[in-house]
Amino acid sequence: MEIKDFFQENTTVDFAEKHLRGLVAEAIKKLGIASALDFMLEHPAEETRGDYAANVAMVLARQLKKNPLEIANAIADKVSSPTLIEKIEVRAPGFINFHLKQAYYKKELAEILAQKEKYGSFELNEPKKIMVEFGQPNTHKAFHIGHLRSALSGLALAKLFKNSGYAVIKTNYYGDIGMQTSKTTWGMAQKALPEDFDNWDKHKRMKYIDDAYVLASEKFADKKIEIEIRKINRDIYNQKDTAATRLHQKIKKWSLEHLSAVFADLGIVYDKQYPESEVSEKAIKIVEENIGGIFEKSEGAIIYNGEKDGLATWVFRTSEGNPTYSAKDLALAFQKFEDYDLDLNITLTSVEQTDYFKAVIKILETLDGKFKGKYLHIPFGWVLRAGKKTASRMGGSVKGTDILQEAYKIAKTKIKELKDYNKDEKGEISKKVALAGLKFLILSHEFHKNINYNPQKFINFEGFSGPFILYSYVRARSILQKSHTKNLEAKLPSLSSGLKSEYELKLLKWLARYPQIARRACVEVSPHLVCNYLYELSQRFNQFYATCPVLTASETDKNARLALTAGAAQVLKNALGLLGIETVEKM
RNA sequence: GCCCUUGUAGUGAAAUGGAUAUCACAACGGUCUUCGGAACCGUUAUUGCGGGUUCGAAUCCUGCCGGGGGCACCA
Repeated sequence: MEIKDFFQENTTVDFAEKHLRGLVAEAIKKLGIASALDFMLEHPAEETRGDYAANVAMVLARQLKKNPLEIANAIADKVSSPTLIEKIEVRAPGFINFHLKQAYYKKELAEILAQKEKYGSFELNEPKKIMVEFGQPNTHKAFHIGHLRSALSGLALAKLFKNSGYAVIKTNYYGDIGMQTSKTTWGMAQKALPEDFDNWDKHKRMKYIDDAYVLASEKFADKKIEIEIRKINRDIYNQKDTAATRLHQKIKKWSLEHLSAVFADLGIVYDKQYPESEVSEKAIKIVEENIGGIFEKSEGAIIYNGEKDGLATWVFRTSEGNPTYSAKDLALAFQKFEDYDLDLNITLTSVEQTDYFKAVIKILETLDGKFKGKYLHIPFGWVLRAGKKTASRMGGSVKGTDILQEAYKIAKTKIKELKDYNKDEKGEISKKVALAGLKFLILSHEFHKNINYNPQKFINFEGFSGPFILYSYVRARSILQKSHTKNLEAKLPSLSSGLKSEYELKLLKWLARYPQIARRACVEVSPHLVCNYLYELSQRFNQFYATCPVLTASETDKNARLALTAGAAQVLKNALGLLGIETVEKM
């Protein structure tokens, strides 16, 4: 199943689009051409052509064997809507272009000011439950740039689903057991801990731990050391009490302190946390109970032979008797559905696990019909450096905390000296601006595509960037503050004669597109659509700002422009919220 | 080898099968006695190659070429 199937209903939320579609369908009926027809109603790229364009005549041209222009004209003649449509134009090769009345957009602006933070969000009568699993760090390895992408993408998806009216459960499934944690434990045991290690800064501590992992990964090639590490691994799985397993627990505690600080910094609050260690017993049970059915023994291990399903072969229990990640993913799925009775689970991981999850899902659906169409995997692309994957076992990964620090530092230098913000304000502002930059950058890429990480260019504060959006918001807010407006509703009557210039209208019309964008970004799992929308919105606001003075304008213009400014600020804030980006009042 | 994915200005990206393929960065030039210049306006340059489907293809199909990833005890 694909996720689109889950969101089949109400994918069009744009009132004008629905309305026009209905009018066109009616016109076709009147002409006796066709009863039902699939056609596009879109926004022309060139705005002067109109607000909406229908390609229906071109779709019909072939089956009717008629000139599309003729058909378009015939249809256009039959369409009328005195309240909504200003004029209809037919253009080659057969587009029917609709120009809407400005009053429609002005009404929409009033709607924004009335609904405020609710504008562009939807409610469902019986909200379906969606779990989003994302983040998935390892406790015994540093949180790196890939985790950062996972965390930020997952947060955005959770916000998008929630905005569309679904009940969302944000879940973290973290790796606190398995070979990589045993490697780290062995590495840490190689030298005495620094005396005051427990009091170290949690991020500095984590770097030290990560170094131990890198060391162990290097030494793992040595057969003798591999045996030592495997022993530690077995002891951890069997919950033995040894010096190594106690150290393993300590490292876990330090790591979790580091991780919860990172997630807090990113603005992520999980509803549920699943440690990998807590599903491993159940994992073994599931595998053993299904030998002969789904699983088979092979070379001492228990495997799933995917050949018959056109998939690869995966190991579920090692010849040492430990459950692998694959087995644990099965147990996790059962646990999730037991805990929450889900309508949909979405597991977010990087693209490398795509084929693997095909097998997991196939197995789950075979094990229990309740998973049918309800367990989905969505992959996101790599963050590459110089076009190559960075391996954390080589110590080459880019640490999440380093990126945050770097972004934070740059943001701080951008705050103009003449702004006499106090130290706390400066700190808070630069943190929010830096996060806006990072979140926007990562989310503005298509979900499944790779991102090239370039330290020099990665954190951008100009042009197509998070801070640019925030800056536009700050400008809008600044005008509103200075106007001392108490009651925006009172400004609304001025709308009917105000907002005539090009840039005012461009901004006004763009605001009305927000609900449809928010819905599309949800259905298509595409936060980058929100980024594109936001950037265009900010640009239009800045053009308006540069050409239309608000506070010094005539009373009518001033009132209308204040309403427009307030609408822009509101939609900027709502759309930023979908990306998990907080606004600032000054910067 | 098999499978998945990707290829768009110098660089990084966008574009529901639609009309003249957008942006940003970089380079060059302009706007201002700032409702906050992290801004606005302008100039230059782009769909890997070959077939096909379609009224219409960056987008769908297909072949080739290049990048990334996966394919047994690691997550």
